[in-house]
Amino acid sequence: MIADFQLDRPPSEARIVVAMSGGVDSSVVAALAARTGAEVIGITLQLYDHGEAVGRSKTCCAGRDIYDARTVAERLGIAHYVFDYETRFRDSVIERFADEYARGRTPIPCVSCNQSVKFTDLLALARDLGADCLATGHYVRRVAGPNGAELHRAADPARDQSYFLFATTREQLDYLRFPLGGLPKPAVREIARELGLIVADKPDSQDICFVPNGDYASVVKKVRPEAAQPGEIVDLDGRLLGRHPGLIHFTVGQRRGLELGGQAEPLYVVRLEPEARRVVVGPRTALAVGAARLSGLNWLGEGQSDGLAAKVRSMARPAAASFDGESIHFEAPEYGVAPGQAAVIYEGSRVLGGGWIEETAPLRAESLAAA
RNA sequence: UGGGGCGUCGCCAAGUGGUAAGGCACCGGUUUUUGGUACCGGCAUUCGCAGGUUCGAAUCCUGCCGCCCCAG
Repeated sequence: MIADFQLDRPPSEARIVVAMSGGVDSSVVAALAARTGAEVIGITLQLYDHGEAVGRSKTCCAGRDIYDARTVAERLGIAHYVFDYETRFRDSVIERFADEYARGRTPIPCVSCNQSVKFTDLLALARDLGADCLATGHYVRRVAGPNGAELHRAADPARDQSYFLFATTREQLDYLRFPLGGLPKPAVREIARELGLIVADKPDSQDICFVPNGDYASVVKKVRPEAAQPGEIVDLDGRLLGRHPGLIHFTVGQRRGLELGGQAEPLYVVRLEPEARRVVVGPRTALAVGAARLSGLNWLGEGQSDGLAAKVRSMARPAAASFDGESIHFEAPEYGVAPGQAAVIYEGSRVLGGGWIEETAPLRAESLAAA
């Protein structure tokens, strides 16, 4: 297949920069770009100390991944450069990640990374290189609309990554290309296999790339040692039920790890109180949320407010909702809505925008403290 | 040291003669470029201890130990 990179001039005259992580997806993007006949430059960013992640082929951008990206680039006959963005990544992704947990919130490092390192720094670099666009392996679609480029969910709902891209600005979107958005994952692997790329059967990345073994709390502890203070676990009435080893181990909606036995029904984290270092727990019904106030809003739409849908986590079907410019209101209760996570707003398959969840309100009394 | 009650998996708790429910917690897996959720699977050869009765006991009897309550 020949992918359409939506270029303004003949491919033979164009230059495409591809963000290559070393995984199958971005490798195939590079291959598709090369097929168009354009000049292709692959760029891989070294984002963190890969020494800690050596041998971890499942994490992105580690040493192994840089090697894989280079190998793929050679195979495709395209230029390839590696840049050291460790400092930038630490400052804008890892530090922020730790700060959020220290505040009792639940961050999304992948969004921070897209916002800063990828779509700000790398994008600027691509511009400096005189590229016509920056292409990535995200499963999301860029659709030409009457008012410019629109961001849409991936054709394959099981792969859709639009949640992580809600903060993409119009200007960035204008320059970005996502050639995989219309493809199912198996097709991508098939292309990789046909081309004999060594990453064809590489496992999908998962978990947080800079957290080697899933133990994100130890990363937070390393960056913000003071955030790992133990405290009390109380129920909705303030009764002491137990103790916890640190707020950073918990997030709203979490069930496991509380180690509170002898209950008639499971207990979930209902909220975190960083000042008191308390974890407040309750039954699942206490998690029902009817509205969420958002901050850091990014809007790609044209003012729509009703008949919308929203996601409060990446892997979920968008749920019917309305937006009043500051808060998202769900028609049916949402569960496990944690401050620090994102609410992404859709109209059909199109991403209208989204924001960071600051505060939530129960389904019934939807009055948020915010004025 | 009079009376009463209790002692079953880490916690809660069914089971009163027929060969150990269930819930919570925990562990493992599935799903997943965030956290989490959900789902699937695992989890007491043993019922405070020691004897006894019985074909057979966690369930009956005896003794002991340990808790709890009431009373003087």
